[in-house]
Amino acid sequence: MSTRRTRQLEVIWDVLKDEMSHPTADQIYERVRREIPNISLGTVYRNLQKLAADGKVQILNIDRTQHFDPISNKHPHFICESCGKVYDVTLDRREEAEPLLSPDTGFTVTSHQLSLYGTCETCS
Amino acid sequence: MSTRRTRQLEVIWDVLKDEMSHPTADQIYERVRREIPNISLGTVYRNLQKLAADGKVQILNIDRTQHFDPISNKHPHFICESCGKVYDVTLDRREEAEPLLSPDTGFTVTSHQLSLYGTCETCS
DNA sequence: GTGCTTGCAAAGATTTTGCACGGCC
DNA sequence: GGCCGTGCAAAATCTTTGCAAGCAC
Repeated sequence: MSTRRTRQLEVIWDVLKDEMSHPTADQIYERVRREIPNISLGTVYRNLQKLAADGKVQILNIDRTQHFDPISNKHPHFICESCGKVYDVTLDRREEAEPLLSPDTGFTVTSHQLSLYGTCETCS
Repeated sequence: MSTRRTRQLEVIWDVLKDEMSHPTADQIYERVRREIPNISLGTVYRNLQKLAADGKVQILNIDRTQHFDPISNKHPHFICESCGKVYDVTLDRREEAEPLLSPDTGFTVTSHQLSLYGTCETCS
């Protein structure tokens, strides 16, 4: 079950690793096709799953669609309810610091995701 | 465009308003069918959209599937990555208080959603 | 060579929509 | 009566999967 180093996986990661725009699988597919014209969408999905399993990619579920972020971008997102765009945000101080569960819950928290909803500047 | 008071809408709201289990559209559909056997799934979806537009229902996008919560339950959720169950959680102190955006961002935040991921007690 | 990976296409799962009919106001 | 809401079924979207061939190790 070792992960092989394939051109497809490499190009997908290259496209994604400096990406700030929270692309969908389809958008990634279009980008990767410029390098590998006959890659299939299924392959893109399978490699994105691997990257996520490896902890390199974070999957945002926004409005019934998956968006993919390199994991370094581990911050909250602002989703405009009018135009649907996704923005990166930084919060005041350490509000975003690991939210602490009450110690007696029995849950093991490995990650969290905070999403803000509202209207962006251009849509106001 | 006024919202009419129909039996379908009422039953759906009745099913949902005290619900703590974050049901999916399909689960709501099954429940409502006990009252209105020939209701259609499309109608359930349309009424859930109305309730959401009215601010009565919050939609959680979890793992590519919508889950519906009465809006009173406005708290974080814990999603077990092993069994997929969704739990309500309460955080220590005010961590969950409205996250404050830096004042200069131009975003108008109307709501937010915090999700914690990890392993629940039974799956540990 | 072995077995993971790919491309292709079909299947899946979930959600949305068109249409004619029916019921609320 | 006018118009919104409904049931039904088909369509749409997004994602996953089976399979035979191909490539990495």
